[in-house]
Amino acid sequence: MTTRKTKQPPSPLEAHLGFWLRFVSNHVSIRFQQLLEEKGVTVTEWVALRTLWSQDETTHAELILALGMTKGAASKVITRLEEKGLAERQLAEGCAREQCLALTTAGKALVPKLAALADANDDHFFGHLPPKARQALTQAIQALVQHHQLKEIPTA
Amino acid sequence: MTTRKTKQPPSPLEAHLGFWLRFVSNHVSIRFQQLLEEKGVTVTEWVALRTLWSQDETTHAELILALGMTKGAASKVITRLEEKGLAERQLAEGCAREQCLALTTAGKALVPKLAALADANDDHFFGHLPPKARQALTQAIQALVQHHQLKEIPTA
DNA sequence: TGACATTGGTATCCTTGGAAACTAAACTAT
DNA sequence: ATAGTTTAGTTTCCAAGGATACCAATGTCA
Repeated sequence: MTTRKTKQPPSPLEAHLGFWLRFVSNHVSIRFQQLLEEKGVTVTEWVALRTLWSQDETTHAELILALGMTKGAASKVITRLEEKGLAERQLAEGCAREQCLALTTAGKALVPKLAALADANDDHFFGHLPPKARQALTQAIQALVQHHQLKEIPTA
Repeated sequence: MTTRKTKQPPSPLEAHLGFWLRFVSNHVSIRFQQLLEEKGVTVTEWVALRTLWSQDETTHAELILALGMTKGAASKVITRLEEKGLAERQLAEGCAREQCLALTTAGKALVPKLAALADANDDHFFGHLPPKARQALTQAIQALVQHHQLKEIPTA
């Protein structure tokens, strides 16, 4: 090994799996976003709404976790949902600080429709795959989550 | 079939492959972003720089395509790169309108380093996979691109 | 050649999210 | 009980990207 600086050409963008992942993921998200647009919500809001559905009386902190955002940003999401009449802040009983969040009637009515859109979008992108392939892909992705112990977003 | 509205519970977030894709993709991008931070560039800027490397004398329009952004946003990226002394706008010869973009010396020197970071990040996330699995995953993702004829971003 | 359309690129406004400062509630320890 | 600290949540400021209006150069057709 002489004094080689080994001037290999820098690897191209497409050489990285991360690039392709982001590429496809962006397409999937953007299309979903367009579907949601008709219902007047964003992807983030969908995540929040769906989370609130699972456990009514979700605490602000839990929502932050689910959204994978900073508390400031999460606060704003909730405000938006309130303005749209889809969710409500409620003070937790016996505690003047923590908030309980809950869906309004309108919110509860909306979630299933949004879920249908999410399903449709997933089908659009992955429906053509034979079940085995689709599962293999899901499995591979989830294995990555597992292996790296990816938690709900590093949030920087 | 009676008047069933079939009140199945709305599908959970994790039921969608798109969800997991975005989840992992975000992690990969964020980590890459952190690596790039030390060099003072963003992921978008990396894409731009790497594109300029391939074809010096890239036109503004080509860059827009590569970045998958609106022209306005692309314009700003270029401005940022100029401010950082990494790229330059040059008027195309014989045309007072179209711009040719090119890397500066500093820009040329930086690209390989950034490429190394991209490689490192990819290895971090996918290096543990046996070559076959890694390839299978890449192949699966690229097949999606192929199948849906995904072009460089719909940009809304 | 001159009026109009087309097109490359920029500037402006708006939205979203992170960072950090800030407010107020609640806990701890004396 | 009260001072100091921790913690839930909001607010403010900033960066980045989309949408749109805009400006200037080019093309086209009469």
